[in-house]
Amino acid sequence: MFNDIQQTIEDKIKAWSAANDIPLAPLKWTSIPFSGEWGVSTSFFQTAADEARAGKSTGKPVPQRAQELAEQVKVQMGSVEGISHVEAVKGYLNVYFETGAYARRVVDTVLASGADFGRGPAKGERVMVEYAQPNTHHSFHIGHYRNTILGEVLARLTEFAGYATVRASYPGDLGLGVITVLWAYDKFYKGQEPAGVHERGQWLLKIYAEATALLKEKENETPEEKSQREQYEAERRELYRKWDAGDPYVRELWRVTREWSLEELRDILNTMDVKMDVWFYESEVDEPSKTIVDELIARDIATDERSTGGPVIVKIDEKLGLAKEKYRTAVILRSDGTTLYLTKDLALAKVKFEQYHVDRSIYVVDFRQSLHFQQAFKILEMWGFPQAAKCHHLSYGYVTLPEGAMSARRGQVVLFKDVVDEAIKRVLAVESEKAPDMTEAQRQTVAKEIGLGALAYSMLAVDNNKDIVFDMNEALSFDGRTGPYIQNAHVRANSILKKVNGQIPNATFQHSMDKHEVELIEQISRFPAVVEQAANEYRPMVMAMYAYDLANTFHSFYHAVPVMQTENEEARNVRLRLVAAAKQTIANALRLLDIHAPDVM
RNA sequence: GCCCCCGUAGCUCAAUGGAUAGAGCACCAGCCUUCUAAGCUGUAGGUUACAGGUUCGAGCCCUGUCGGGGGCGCCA
Repeated sequence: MFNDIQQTIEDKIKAWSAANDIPLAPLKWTSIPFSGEWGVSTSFFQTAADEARAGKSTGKPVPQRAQELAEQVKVQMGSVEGISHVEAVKGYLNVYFETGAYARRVVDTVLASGADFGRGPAKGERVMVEYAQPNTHHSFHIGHYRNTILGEVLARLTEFAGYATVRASYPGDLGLGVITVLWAYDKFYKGQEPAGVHERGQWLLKIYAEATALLKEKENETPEEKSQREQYEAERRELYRKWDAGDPYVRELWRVTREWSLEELRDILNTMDVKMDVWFYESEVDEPSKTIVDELIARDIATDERSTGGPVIVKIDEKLGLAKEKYRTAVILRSDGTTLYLTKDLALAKVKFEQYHVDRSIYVVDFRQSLHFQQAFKILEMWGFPQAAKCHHLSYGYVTLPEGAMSARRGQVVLFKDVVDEAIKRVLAVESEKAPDMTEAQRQTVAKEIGLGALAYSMLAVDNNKDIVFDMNEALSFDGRTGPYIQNAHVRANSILKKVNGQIPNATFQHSMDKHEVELIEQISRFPAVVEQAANEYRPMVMAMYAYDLANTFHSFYHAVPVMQTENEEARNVRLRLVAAAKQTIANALRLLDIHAPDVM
C-alpha cells in the first residue's frame, strides 16, 4: 500500500542493471504468497528471456538464469530503510518489510483516515453510471434488483476511487407494454386503485399479465374468441395512436398510472439507499431524438429509405469498410417516422456529453443488448464524439428462476419486495434466539440491514457475465461466504472495542506479532489497491471478494488472538488499534457494496 | 450463415501470463467456563470440456472441435 519502499528498491535494481549492462524488463510487483510476514516481490523471468532472445544467453534455462539474476540483485541490495530482509527464490526477488514499522504505518493510516481510508486521488474525469431502467407499469423484480445493486455499487466505487460520479436512472415509460396496461386498466379496472405503494405497483403487473393473455392468439380459437381478440387488439392500437397524438384523456391516464410505478421505484431505491442525481425518461427523449436522425442523414452517416417505404438505417459495416459482418446495419427510425430504442439512446448520449459534460459513460444493462450498444457506440464515434471511446456497456447475465426465465407477460416473476420481506422474516427468526436482549426497534433495523446485506452480497459476489439462477435459500443464506458473515466480523470487532468505550490507545508496535495479526494487516493494506482495481475494471465483484477475504482473516484473528485478555499492555494496545483498523476497513468495504455495517446483530 | 458470452472439485463460483489452481455449500472429525458459535480448526475432493499452437512459463493469449446460452435492419 505504500509505494515508497517499493520505489526505493526499484531504483536500486535499475542502478544495478545499468552498472552491469543488463537490459531490464519492466518490473511487475506482486505480493508474496503469505508465509507469516509480508512484503512485495518481483521476478526476473522476463529479463532472462529477453537476454536469451538477444543472443546473450549463457546457455542456461531461463528459470535458472532468472534465479541467478535475483541472487545478484539481492547481494547488491544492501540495507534499506523499512526492509527487514531480502531473498531470492525461484527467480523471484522477495522483499520483506520490517514487521513492526510497517504494521504501525498501516494501522495509523487507517485510523487517521477513517471513513476516507482507501479513497483515491481526484481523477479529473466525470463518470455517469446509468442503471435502474425498469419499465413503468410493471413491478420491480429481482432482475431489476441485480441491475440496480450493480449500478449503485459501481457508482460508489468510481466515486470513492476519485471520479466525479453522476447517477442516472432511465425508466422506460412508453412503448407497447405500457399501452397494453393502459388499455386493460381503462377497460376493466378504471377508477380502482389499491392502497399502498407496492400493492399498486404489483397490481399493474397483474393487469399486464391478464391483458397479455387476452390479446394472445389461442389454439383452437372459436370465431367468437377470434373476433373478440381482434377487437381488443384494435382498441389497443387506437389507444397507442391517441397517446402518440397527445390525446388529453389518454395522456392523463398514462401520467397517473406511470406515477404509481415511479412511486414504487422511488420507495425501493430509498430502501436500497440509492440516491439518483438525474432522471431521464424515454418519453422525454422521444421527440428530440427525431431531430438527430435528420442530422445523421445530412452528414451521410444514415441512409434514408423512406421514399421507398423503408426505414432510416445506418449501414455500419459498409461505412467502416468491414468485410465480415460485425456491427451490421442498424435501424434508427421506423418507416412511419416513429423512434426506436437506438434513436433514443443516441439522443440521450448527446445530452450526457453536451449537457452533463460526461467524460466516461457507463451503461448497466443486461448482456442481451450488447449488439445494441456496440452499434450505438460506433455510431457515436462516426458522429464525431470523442467520448464514444469511453462509453462502456457493463453487461451482466440474467437472473432466472429454476423453472426458467422470468416473464412479466406470464406473471412469472420474483418480486424484490417479496424477497426483502422474506429476508427480514428469516433474520428475525434467527435473531430472537441469537440476540434476545435487543430492543424491538433495534431488532427491526438490524433485521433489515442483515436481510438486505445477504441479498446484495449474493448478487455482487458473482461475476457480471454469469447468469444467476435465483434460489431463495441461497440468496438469503447467512452462513459462509455471505453478507452476514462480513457484517458479523464488523459486529465482533465492535464488541471488542465496546470494552474500552471506543477509546483507542496509542501503541509503538514493538511486540513480536502473531501470524494472524500480520495477515490481518496485510489484508487491510490491500484495500486501497482493491478500490482502484474494482473501479478501473468496472467490477463490483472484486470488492465483494475482498470484503469476504478481509472478514475471513478477521474471524481467524478473532478466534486465535485474545485482545482484552492480553497481559502485556503494549501488545494489548497494538491489538486494540488493529481491531479498530479492521473494523474501519470492513465498514468502508461494506459501504462500497451498499451493505450496512451494524454494530450489533 | 455471421457475431458475442460461458465450460475449473459432487453443486455454486474465484484465480493483473508467474511460485503448490483457491473459497463457499454439501459430507466427515474436532472446538462455546474465555472479546457474539451468523464463528474457528482439520480431513477429503482436480487430466481447468477436447486437440493443436505461441511463450522461459498458459485455467488465462491464438486456431480448430464439441457442448450450453444469447444476439443478428423497422421489440426494448
